[in-house]
Amino acid sequence: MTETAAPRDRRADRHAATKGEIVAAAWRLAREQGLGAWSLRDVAREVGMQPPSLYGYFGSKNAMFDAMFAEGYADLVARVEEAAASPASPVEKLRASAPLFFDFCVEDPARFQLLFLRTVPGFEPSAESYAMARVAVDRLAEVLAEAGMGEPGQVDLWTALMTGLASQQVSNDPGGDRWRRLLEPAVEMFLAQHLPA
Amino acid sequence: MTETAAPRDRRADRHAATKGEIVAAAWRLAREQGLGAWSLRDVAREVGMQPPSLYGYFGSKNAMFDAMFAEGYADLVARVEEAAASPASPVEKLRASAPLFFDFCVEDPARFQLLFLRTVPGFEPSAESYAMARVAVDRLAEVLAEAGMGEPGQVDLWTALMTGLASQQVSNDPGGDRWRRLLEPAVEMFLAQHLPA
DNA sequence: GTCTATAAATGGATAGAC
DNA sequence: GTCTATCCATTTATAGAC
Repeated sequence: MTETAAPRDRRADRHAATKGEIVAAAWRLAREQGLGAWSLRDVAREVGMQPPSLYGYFGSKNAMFDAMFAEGYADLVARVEEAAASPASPVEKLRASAPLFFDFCVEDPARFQLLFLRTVPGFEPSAESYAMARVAVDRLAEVLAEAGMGEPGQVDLWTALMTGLASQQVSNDPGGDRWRRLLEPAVEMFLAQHLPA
Repeated sequence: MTETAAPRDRRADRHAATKGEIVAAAWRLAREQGLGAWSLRDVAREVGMQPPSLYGYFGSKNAMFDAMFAEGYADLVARVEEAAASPASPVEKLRASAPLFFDFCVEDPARFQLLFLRTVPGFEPSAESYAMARVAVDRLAEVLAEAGMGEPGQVDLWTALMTGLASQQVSNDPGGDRWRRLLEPAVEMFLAQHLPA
């Protein structure tokens, strides 16, 4: 060890920053045009590059999807942590997580589609990105477990209920609150059935 | 009225039959390759035509999607009728409709995607096809209403619960039964909360 | 009704110069 | 690291002959 501080590689930093710019542009386009509707050309124009230059950062379009997938789940983890960090009782934390999760889904339908529906024809998340998805699910499972509902079936039913409500909201009443209104009753229905005495 | 019998137009019959063949081929390809992955070329090859010949039957690719959409909901209506026709109590009919609906979703993920998720970039169902979708939802609402759970919020929560379970099954455990197993408990949870005394 | 021919555009991706 | 040039495949769709 001849160096005590981490050797900051400005070139690598800049490379990473540009990757971030590209992913952000792809997200923007996905939100505007639909998850499956954006092209590399669009992204290149958005970041002021020629399309081939993107290949200096991502080896393929699916590699971009993969980065978006990982970023999306990282954001979700942050959102779940938010609910878990509040100084409330475990059950209240769970109650608080519901609207957080629901809004996360509804506020960005393209992201919802990429993270929760398997709808992009050739895309499979890489092992690393999938691990990030696992982290999110595991973190959510912990929140449920701390409230006494950590059975695998309970976690699965909870996610089905949350994503089902969000999916209906996005597909059938975009911008409205027809299913948003049902969120609290749905949570109470779940708790009435599963909350330990 | 100079004619008593309906004038069977053999040419029109054949035209309609060919349209059906084309739609069937499109469904087959959607199931095999994904809803958004098939092309008019593929369909043409499948039915033994050259791609431009398809335009004698459908004015655009979205017109094919539209026909698929309508056919899918027609099939769903038939499935719901199946449950409604059984000589059981209203609640038992509702219980029976759950696995019917769930299996309908899971047995053909491409169809599920087209009918329930809004995932095909440029496609909006026509008024006629959308009317068919309404018929299906209304019919389901009737089944719920006869069991005493006809409040709009109850219908919406029911569909969210059913599609949520199906969506999770399709996306995260294709071919398995991880969410299928939760169907009955989910129905009982719903009934425990909403069944009138 | 189906074909050939072809349009007109777009897609993702590569090679090689600078 | 970015560009130009280009490939090659693919897309949906139209025109017009047979």
